[in-house]
This record gives sequence, structure tokens and C-alpha cells, in this order.
Amino acid sequence: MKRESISHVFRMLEPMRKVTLNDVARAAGVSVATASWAINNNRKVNLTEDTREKVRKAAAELGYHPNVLAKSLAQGSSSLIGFIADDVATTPFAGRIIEGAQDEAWRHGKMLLIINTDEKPTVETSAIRLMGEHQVDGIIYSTWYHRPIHLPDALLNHAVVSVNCFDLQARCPAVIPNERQGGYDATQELIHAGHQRIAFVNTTSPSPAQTGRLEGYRAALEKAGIQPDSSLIMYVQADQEGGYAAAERILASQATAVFCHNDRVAMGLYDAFRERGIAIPSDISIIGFDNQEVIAAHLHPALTSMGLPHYELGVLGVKRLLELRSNPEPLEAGEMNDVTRVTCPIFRRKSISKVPSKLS
Amino acid sequence: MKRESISHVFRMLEPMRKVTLNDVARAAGVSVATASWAINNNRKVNLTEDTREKVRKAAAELGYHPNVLAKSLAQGSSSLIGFIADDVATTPFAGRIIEGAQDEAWRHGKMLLIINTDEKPTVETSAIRLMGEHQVDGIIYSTWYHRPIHLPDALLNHAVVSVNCFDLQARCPAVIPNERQGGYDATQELIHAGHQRIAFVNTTSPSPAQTGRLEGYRAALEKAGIQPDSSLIMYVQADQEGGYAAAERILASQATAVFCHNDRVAMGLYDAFRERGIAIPSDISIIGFDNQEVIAAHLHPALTSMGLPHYELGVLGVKRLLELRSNPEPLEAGEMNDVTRVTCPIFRRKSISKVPSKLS
DNA sequence: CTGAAAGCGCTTACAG
DNA sequence: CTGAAAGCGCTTACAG
Repeated sequence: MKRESISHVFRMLEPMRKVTLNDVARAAGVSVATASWAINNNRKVNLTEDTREKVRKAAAELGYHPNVLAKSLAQGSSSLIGFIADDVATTPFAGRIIEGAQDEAWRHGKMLLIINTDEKPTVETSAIRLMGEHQVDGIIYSTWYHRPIHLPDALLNHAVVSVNCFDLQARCPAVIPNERQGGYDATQELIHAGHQRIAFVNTTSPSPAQTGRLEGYRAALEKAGIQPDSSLIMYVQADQEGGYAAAERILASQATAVFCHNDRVAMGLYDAFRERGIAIPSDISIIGFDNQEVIAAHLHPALTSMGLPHYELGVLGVKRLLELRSNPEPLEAGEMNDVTRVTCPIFRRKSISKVPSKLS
Repeated sequence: MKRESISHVFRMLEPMRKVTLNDVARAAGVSVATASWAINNNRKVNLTEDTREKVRKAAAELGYHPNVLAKSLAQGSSSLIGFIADDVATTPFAGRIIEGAQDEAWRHGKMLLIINTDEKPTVETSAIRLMGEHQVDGIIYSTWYHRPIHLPDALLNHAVVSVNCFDLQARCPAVIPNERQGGYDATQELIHAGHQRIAFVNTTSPSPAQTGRLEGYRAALEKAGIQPDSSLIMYVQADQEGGYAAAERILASQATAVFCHNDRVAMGLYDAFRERGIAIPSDISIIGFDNQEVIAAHLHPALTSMGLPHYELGVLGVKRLLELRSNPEPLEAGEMNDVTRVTCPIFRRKSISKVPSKLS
């Protein structure tokens, strides 16, 4: 924590007067108005290619950079998009959402004003106020895991879309992962490998993931004509400890494959199976969820897992937000029902055996 | 990816004229100047408590919110701090830096303009330009792992501090983790538990972490009067595979404890030891580095690990940046030597045995 | 103690 | 095809 400050040597931020539009106008021998048209390449006004060129040259020579603040003030839009996250640091997940959002914003020449609320309501309130004062074009409200929320009232004065979460009163568009499809595809992957007795280690915490993935699991079994068996479905705390604890019941259930609610559960299961001398995937196949790189890719054997489309969520969230702004839709009575469900992709690795399990 | 858009029902963003300072001035029966003084609680001007009150009341009633853009334009400072990250999504690490930076910025009424460059130079260049156009007060340049960098020239026109990285030409202040102290404390922890033969599984990739932690390791041994033994130091790829592969050599070295370059290496080692029936910590003690929650806290047994002070890095980075602005220091000849090294804390769990190892 | 006025750097009808 | 001028919403010397 000590600071070694022997000598301070950095470019003194020269108070060099910033070059303004006025300067380039004068240099180009035109009015500021003309300079503005030329630089912004405004199509509604016909300037001679000649004057355009003159202005461009002057701007380049002077090293002109527009002052977005002034521009925004005059135009009313800041080219900033607010991004409220409940927690960027707990997992890499939120990071991917932000990346997607940023990339999409970028394509429209906009930047993100990001605030991490840490789930503190007071921070959230100030964040919304501050973003408003900065005249953001709209706000993305996001969570690090998929869940229902109560959209803060203060957001209703803004264009807003929720990402990885949805308002319980459906007061804004939502972009969320398709949990059901994820559960369906995971189960189907196991079925395609020849498995019939497929355990599902679900989470005990109520959530869209809990119900959606279960729905998908059931639908896939049904589609394949496999009898549902409630002894194959178990609920545990959704982490390593939970997975570790589920091993006995899984073995007792005679399952030849197991669909884990997430990769952490799978990791715990790996430990428990290893201790019992049960080999993956030859004795039992496993598929996870979340595709949490640090776990899934490095387990022995590497874990096949469903991914969450975080990057896409970010992209689509911003896209939806900008659509909102460009054509604000009429206020109607009734329920808002603007939900975009994004597909969860599969990441195939080595934890699923194509051959029938020895235990079967 | 389908969108269910049955009915679009959200508050039409009413084009309600925003209430301006002018409005509250009129409502309070004073001039805009006075209103401005009152609202900003300017101390340099003495307003009657009476008029102050009148203005405050009018502002509250009208629901006045200042337009920061206009304010910034007039004052020249945007109250925005640029934050350039090379990669927020790969690990949760960068997220913690951002959290720290944000919290500190917040304390000064400022927000972060965050850009993830994905290490693409073109994105970086545009980011710096855009931030400049938004008149940021300064820029934090950060990396997700500690490393030397070439500070982009474009940054030299801004107040800038590098966080979790340092310019090879030392052209700006740097805030980085104290790798040496981390290596020292990790080794000392093992020594205090009675170990003498302590292996160090270092990374093959050259980095401040590689050299710093090694220095610390050596210094701790020396301080304890333990003979250095180069057969105890090995270099592997710094992940699970690398750790897994190091097991044989560790066993051959007769080490009773091992200091792993990071938690992922430790995770691989856990696997390898388990396969060989070697128990942690009774047979061998292990300490990791990074304190990567999803790994360290959930291994069996939970892994003791050195943490990286990411949050603190963010806090101190912004703090330093704001200091820079408030008293710009003179340009001098010679080397800039403004480096803040932040202490790496230890997180004690269950992977170190106090009793002498059975193998010893 | 308070007001009138210029200015921050840009955009955009409005004339010509 | 281009210029003069007003305006975006605030701050801040400058008077009084």
C-alpha cells in the first residue's frame, strides 16, 4: 500500500485552448454553420464538395475534436446509454452482458454509462437520477442471474429495457435466456446418446431457471416417449456442495446420465463420483449448465454444458432499447408482453458417452 | 430468439418539457443566477437563507433536475471518468476493479464511462477519442491481469493512471498488486505451519506475478533460514492441466507443502493427488493464489489462497487520478516513478495442515 | 445581497 | 449554396 513517489514526471496537461468549430470555420474561411454541416456530413444541406473538403482539411490540420457535450446540449440527446447492473463482479456473467451491450451501443456511436448497484436501493436511486442528469438516451436494467424484478419506478421516466430479468408487472420490454429450450436441449443431448434413465439435479432456489429447465427436461422426455420418474428429479443447493451431496441418490435412482442444474453442481458430482470409483462418462454421463469456463473446460473429463447467451442478451437489450427510442410505441391499456427469449447454445466436451452406460 | 410481442404497453415517454433552472427561478421569483447559486449551495456568495429556501422549495415542487450537460459545458468538466479495460468478461477480476473505481468515483459525484477494448487497438483508439469528446475528467487504463503495457500515446493528452498494469516507459502513475509481498506471505504461511520443504509451482509465462511471487518465496525462505533448493521450483502452464502435470515432480521433490502460482494450478493438483490417494492437507499442504471464489472456496478441502486486491486497485486508481487533476504536477526531466503497490491479503481455509506432514 | 449579460461549443430553422 | 442569429441550460465575473 506504500507509494513510491520519487519524482513526478508526466506531461503537464497543457491548458492549450481546445480547438473549436469556430476555429476550423475561420481557418476554412466559412461560417460555423457551414463548418458544422460539412463536418457532420449533413445530407439535408447541399454543400459544394469543394467547401466540404476545405472544412475537413482545416479540421484535420487543427486537430479538431467536437465537444460532444455542446452537441448533446444543442440536440437534446447525449449519445450515452445507462447500464445498471446489480453485480458485475460476482461472476464473469455480467461482464459478458456488458460486452454485448457495449458492442451494440458502439455500432450506433454510443457509449455506456455503467453503474454497479451492489443491490443497494439507495445506490440504484442515485444512479438513475445521475443518469437522467447526464441525459442518457435510455437505460438497460440488468441482473447477473435470470430473475423477476420490481422495476424501480424512477425508471419509468426513461426508455428502459430489462436484460436477464423481467419486471413482475411487465412494464418494460425484457430480454432473457430461454431456460426451457436450454433444459430441453440438454436432456435431448443425453437422449440422443442413448440414455433413458436421466436424472435431473435441480436447484432448490425458486427461479425462472429452476422451472424453465425442468419444463424443458420434461418436454424432452415426453417427446422421446420416456416415462417420467419423479425419483429421478432431485433438488439441491446449486453449488459444489449440493452436487456432492446428490451422488447417493443419483446412484440409487439407477440413472445412467445426469443433467445438472449448473456446472458447480456437476463439479461437486465429479468429486463424489471419483471418490466412489465411478468413471465419467463410461459409467455415467453428465451435462451441466452455464458453461462456466473455469470449471467446465477444465474438469476431468471436460464437462459438456449448456451456455447462457449473455453476450447476445446485451446486444439484443441495446438493440431493443434503441428501437424503443426511434419509434416510441403508444400507451395502451392491458399487459405489456414484450419478451425476447434468447437461445442457450450447447458446448460439447467429454462428459457424455455415446455408448450405453455399463450401469444400465 | 423469438420475440413475443403481443401488445406494447409502456409509458409513452412524454415529451413533457423538462423543467429548467429558468423555470425554478421564475417560480421562486428570482434570477437564474440566484437560483444557480442557491441550488449549488455556493459558498462564495451570500444569499439570504430565505431566498435559498424559496429556490429549494420551487425546485422541489417543479421536480427540477439539473442538466449536467449544460453544467459541464459551462464549467468545462464533465464529472465523467473514462475507464478502459482490456477484458471485463474473462474473469470476475476486472469486475472487482471496476467496482472499486466506481465506488470511489461515486464518492466524488462522478460516474464511469467504461469501455472494454477486447485488446483491439482500433477499439482502444476510438474509445480514447470518444472519451475525449465527452470531456472526461481523466482516464483509468486497466488490465485484467497484472502486466507491463505500452500506454497508448493518445492517452498522454489526458490525466491518466494505469491500474493493474504499468507503462514500460513509466509515463503515468501506476497502481498494482504487490506480488512480492503476496509470494512472501504465502510462503511464510507454510513455514509458520512447520513446513521446510516447500515447492513452488510457478507459471511459465513471464509476468510481474511470475517474478514477484518467486522473489517473495525466496525471501521468505531466506528469512526463515531455509536452504533454497532449485528442485523445489517448477514451471508449468498456469492452469488446471499444468497443476495436474506437476504432481509427479512435486512428489519426487519430497515437498511437504506447495505454493501454487494460482488456484487453477492448485485445482489440477487436487485432482492429481486425489487420483494417487494423497490427502490434502494431512499428506501435503497447499496454498493457492488469486482466491478465485468459484474454485478456492469449493474445493475439497477448501483452498487457502492469497487474494488479489482488485477492489482496492480500483479505489486507489481513481483516488490517484483525482489527485492528479487537483494538483497537476510539474513536467520534469527523468523517470516518472509513481507506483502504488497494494497488499495481497490471505484467505485461510482448510488446505494447510499445522502438523508436520506424514511424508516428511 | 441580487440581477443583467456574456459565454461554454455546438445545431438548426430562417433568410438570402 | 452559404451566412447571421437564436437557442440548448447552465455558470460566473461584473455591476449595482
